[in-house]
Amino acid sequence: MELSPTAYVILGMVSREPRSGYEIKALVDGSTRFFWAASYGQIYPELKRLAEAGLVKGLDAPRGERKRTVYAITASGKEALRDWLRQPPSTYETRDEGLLKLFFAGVLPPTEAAAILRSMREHRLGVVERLRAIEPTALEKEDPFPLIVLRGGIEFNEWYAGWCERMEGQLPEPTATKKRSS
Amino acid sequence: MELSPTAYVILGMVSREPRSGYEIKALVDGSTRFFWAASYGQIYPELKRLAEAGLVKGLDAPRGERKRTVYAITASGKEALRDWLRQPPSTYETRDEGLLKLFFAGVLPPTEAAAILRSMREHRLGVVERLRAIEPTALEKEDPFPLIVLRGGIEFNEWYAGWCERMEGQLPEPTATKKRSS
DNA sequence: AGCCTGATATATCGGCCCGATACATTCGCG
DNA sequence: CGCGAATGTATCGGGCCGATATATCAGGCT
Repeated sequence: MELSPTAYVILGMVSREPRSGYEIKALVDGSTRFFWAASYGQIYPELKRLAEAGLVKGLDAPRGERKRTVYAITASGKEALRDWLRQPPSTYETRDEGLLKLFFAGVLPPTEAAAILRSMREHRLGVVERLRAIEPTALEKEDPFPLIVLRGGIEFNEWYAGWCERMEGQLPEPTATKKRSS
Repeated sequence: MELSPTAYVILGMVSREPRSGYEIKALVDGSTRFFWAASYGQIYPELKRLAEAGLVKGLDAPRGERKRTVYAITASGKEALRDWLRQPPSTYETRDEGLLKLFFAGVLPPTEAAAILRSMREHRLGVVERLRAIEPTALEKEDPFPLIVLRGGIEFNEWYAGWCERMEGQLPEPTATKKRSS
């Protein structure tokens, strides 16, 4: 049976303790979101599929009057997760609108490319802040891997911000005196 | 009118000279693919939409007996492209299955995490090679921005490969008893 | 000449996935 | 006590990928 990486995100998130779909979404938003996001529109149907396939098991766990189902990983679910972890990763994609705009910046007057780089840099610094805010939480756990990944994210975004700064500094000079409306 | 970033990729690709859908796809695959991909399933319908909106104009340009349509940007198309370039970028997403596996590597025996990092490093080194192969082409053009972006991609992938190497070297030792962090 | 492969060119389809939204309940706080 | 925020489940439109289908054309090989 072929599962999407998002299915394995879910499997991983319930691998330590049972979780509701809502909790899974919150966990993803607070951790893997930066390199693998997931929406409710995927999570709930995927949980049902995983339950049908016997990789997780749904358990009624109401809080008060509100219905609530938590999903626990099964033995074959754990096996599927480990098998997947042992395969070499294959999906790597990025959608970076900033780089896209920079790529086409030649159609703008020369000075305006700098604004794109500044936006990109600001964005990266913002991400660094958000990641740093998460760090204390990751430090508490005994599993070291989320922390390694998180710190990698911080380093990457700092590197990226630095690159933007450097590129802004060595942008091609606007050639000679060319007056333009301001 | 609201256009997707992919629509602007197309607009950008035809902004210097008219191109067929096939050519646009080839251009994207040889340049923006690494930070903004596009498939035929998007390009052809999007070209029709852009033509209806008057941002590009379709021109018959058969080669021999085979039908062929090239699309040229219009004045309002160029305006739309410039307007978009002046807005701050908003879409930034990444899907990195390697980081995802590393994130969950705690469910594997300790030594196996190194294999994930090695796969990731190999992948990045492969991308570096592919980008370097493109570099000569980008050097020929007079537009400096594609080259800036390309070199940024090379630097990034080298940085990433180095990070994988460093992390592999400081992976938690498999030996001894479990320790509590604090 | 005929054949095969690969490039050119357009189009479609299943399925993944996002963002937004809807709705109901329950908790925390002033 | 009341109200907004958080919890919990679910759905829908649309973007987008990857694979595939069809057809023509150019080149090299036999």
